Amino acid sequence: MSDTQQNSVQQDYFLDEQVGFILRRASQRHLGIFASRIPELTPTQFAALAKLCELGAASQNELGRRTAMDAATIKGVIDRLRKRGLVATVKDATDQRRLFVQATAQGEELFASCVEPARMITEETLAPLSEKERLMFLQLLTKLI
Amino acid sequence: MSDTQQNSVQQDYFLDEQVGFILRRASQRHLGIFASRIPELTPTQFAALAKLCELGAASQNELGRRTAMDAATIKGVIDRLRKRGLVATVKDATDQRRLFVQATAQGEELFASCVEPARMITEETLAPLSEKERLMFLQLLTKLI
DNA sequence: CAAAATTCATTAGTATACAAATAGATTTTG
DNA sequence: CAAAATCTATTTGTATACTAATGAATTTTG
Repeated sequence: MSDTQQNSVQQDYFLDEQVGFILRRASQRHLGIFASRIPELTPTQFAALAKLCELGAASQNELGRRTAMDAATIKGVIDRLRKRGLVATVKDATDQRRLFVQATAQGEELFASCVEPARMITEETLAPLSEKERLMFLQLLTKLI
Repeated sequence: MSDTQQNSVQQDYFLDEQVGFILRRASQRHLGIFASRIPELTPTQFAALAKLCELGAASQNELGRRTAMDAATIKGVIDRLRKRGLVATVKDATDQRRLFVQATAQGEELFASCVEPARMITEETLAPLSEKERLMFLQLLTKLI
């Protein structure tokens, strides 16, 4: 018998080899890069603002769907962006349930100033990969959505 | 001029094409799969328990380092696992700063019963990829840690 | 058209995450 | 050895994330 025998409960399962764990660590690294390049906004706040600048405007829930945040999460994000004057909200006149959200001039300005840093975040995140590998990685990662 | 011209503030930046955003969505999908297969534990709780069963035991902070959680995060995770009797803690006799953490029999039992579901979580997460693609993906993702 | 179903936003509760500050214990170093 | 530096765990505060429940508004349907 080998003396490197496993604990019976352990069943040859190693955390460090699991996709979920590696995915979490890769995310952590990316979030660290994000925070160092764009300290004024969290990744989710930036996502909401970016999508608003892309769409022009949207209801709160729709913005959430477009940025992969549920109703509870997007609410908090919009609340904090509004508190800082980066977005404005109004009750939709035609549908009283909807809260219409729009980026303010200040919000658009901040987003514009973040685009270049954001490109560098992507660059730095993918820096360990060659050009070929980046394409392959993004292609495969996209399949896992 | 084309009539598909961008909003000037938008600068050809599309959220949906960014690694960070795709990474976040892939993580969300994985977390959903995890929750459906192992509802008794969160991914982080499972990670801590799995690593404890792998290592045998560790100080709280070291366990945190091995599972990519900072001191504040691992504290909360261990508190909740202890409250459920899945781990036990004692002050380290030789180093009074350290809190020694160990899986209980109940914790080991739960971990053992989760290993097969955990393998299926990995399988389901990677299901959209072929065998070749899985290897390539894991190889590339690992470079991004 | 009226009932049923859906949608929207909010709230409460739990669980990561991370920064920053703190206090006590241990190591390192001059 | 004593001061400085480091390490360990804790606490506080902020920000995602998700579930579940709620109420109000709108749409669908029989």
